[in-house]
Amino acid sequence: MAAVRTRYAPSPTGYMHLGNLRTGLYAYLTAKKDGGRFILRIEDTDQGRLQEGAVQAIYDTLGRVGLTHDEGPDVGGPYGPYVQSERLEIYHRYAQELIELGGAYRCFCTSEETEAQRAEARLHKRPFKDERCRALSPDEVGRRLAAGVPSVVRQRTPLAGTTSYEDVVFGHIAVDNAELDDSVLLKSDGFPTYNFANVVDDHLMRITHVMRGAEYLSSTPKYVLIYETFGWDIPVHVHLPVINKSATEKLSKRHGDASFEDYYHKGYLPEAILNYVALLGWAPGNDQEFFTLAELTQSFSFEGLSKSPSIFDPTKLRWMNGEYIRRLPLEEFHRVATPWYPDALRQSGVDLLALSRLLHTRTAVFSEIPEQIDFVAALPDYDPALFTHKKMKTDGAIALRSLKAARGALSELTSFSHEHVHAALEALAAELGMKNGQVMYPVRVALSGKEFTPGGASELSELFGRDEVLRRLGIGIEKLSQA
RNA sequence: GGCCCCAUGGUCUAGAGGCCUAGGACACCACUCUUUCAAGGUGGGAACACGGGUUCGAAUCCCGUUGGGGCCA
Repeated sequence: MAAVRTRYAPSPTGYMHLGNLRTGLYAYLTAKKDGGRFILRIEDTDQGRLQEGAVQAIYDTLGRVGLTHDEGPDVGGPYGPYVQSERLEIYHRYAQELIELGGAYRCFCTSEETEAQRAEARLHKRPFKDERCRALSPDEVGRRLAAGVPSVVRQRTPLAGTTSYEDVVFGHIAVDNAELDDSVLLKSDGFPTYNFANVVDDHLMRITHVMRGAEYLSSTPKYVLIYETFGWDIPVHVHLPVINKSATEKLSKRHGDASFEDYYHKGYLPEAILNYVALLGWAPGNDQEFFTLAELTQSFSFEGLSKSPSIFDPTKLRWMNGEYIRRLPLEEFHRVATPWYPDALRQSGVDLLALSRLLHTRTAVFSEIPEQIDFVAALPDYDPALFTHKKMKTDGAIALRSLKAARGALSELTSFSHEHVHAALEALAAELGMKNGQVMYPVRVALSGKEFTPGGASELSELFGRDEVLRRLGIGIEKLSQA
């Protein structure tokens, strides 16, 4: 059996959405688990939808998640070019051959004429087959071509019989040829459609396993027909179930809400995104849920692919990202977290590594860091009502007493390590006959001005150091005294 | 509308006729730990869409209904 070759063939029409990324991942895994080759092909035949920078985004994304291609526009390879707009001559040549083989015909209809025939076909509940142009003699075709009449090339689908293929995921797929309509293969501008280019390229590039979204399941018989007319081997087909946004909406590129780029820039780790996406529509058959790319390559198999469409769950992605973050060594977490610290903070002299330590288990997505630490650079103006907390058994009076005592005790402290601060405040609580929380909670609020903070009174004390702690306690005392 | 496909908790899924009193994960709810919040620990509620078959036995096989998705319009 020939070496496995798979391809990932995105259109540079915008951001890469996660369903697309998953298709690329599965294609990569299929090739790599058999020591095969993974090819990148750019499908830019829909010139109207091209977007600036989209090709670069594809390279960036593949690079970030580690899906390294063996052949492609940038690295070359024996079956190039790997960009469809550079293969126009090839499509023209094969279109001509397909016409001669009887698998296609030239159609000279104007869009109005085509629409009229379409409407007619719809009326009779028949698929669209252009009976007029199908019947044109070669001489007539030659005459019109010579006269410069614009034309397209259409697939000549058989009027009878059935066409079938075996899909790895969905099994035997069969369709009556009479149900097929004659779709355009080559447009009048000389560009091929997906319907044609995918067949020609997959064959010429020696692709052994065609992997793509299940939306192509029902048009694949038409592609099979083209392979058959040319007498080409039909590759193994693997159609992947669609990923939806909800029960009623599909993932759209438009909102960008499910693009790799968006999640990446929001502070999701590429490995986490890839891991999450790998498990949407595929299961390893055991309870493992954390996989490196190498582990996926080991475990992946077609048997684990599911047939039903799945719904993308941002909450679970978030959880998985948090897990990946927690598994990062502190130094690595710090390196990734630092860019999310505001400039003011970076210049404030606060020990950022200590801050990272507090944030490490409390971060699920990096973009949430600024909000969590907004009190560090500058104490916000806060409502003294914050000092009242039922579960901590504090109110304004208790807080005032605690704060005053804490200011006294801490001002005498020589070390502000959180262990020392913690011990001192604990001792203070005992001395005052109070519960730990009745001292700790007000101190923490005075230091932060917030209801929730990463770290408690002693951790924040260590972070701020003596002068700032005493200053903030003073502000708290002042607020409470006025109340 | 026609054709194709799919169907286990809210979500992702395990399950390939007896191992199922249907397993895991996210989410949710309790409790716990505790200087707030997280994280961690313990526990809980929650599913085989429905109806017919086949079989000694069905989540698993067949048919239909319903629901969902896709393609072509």
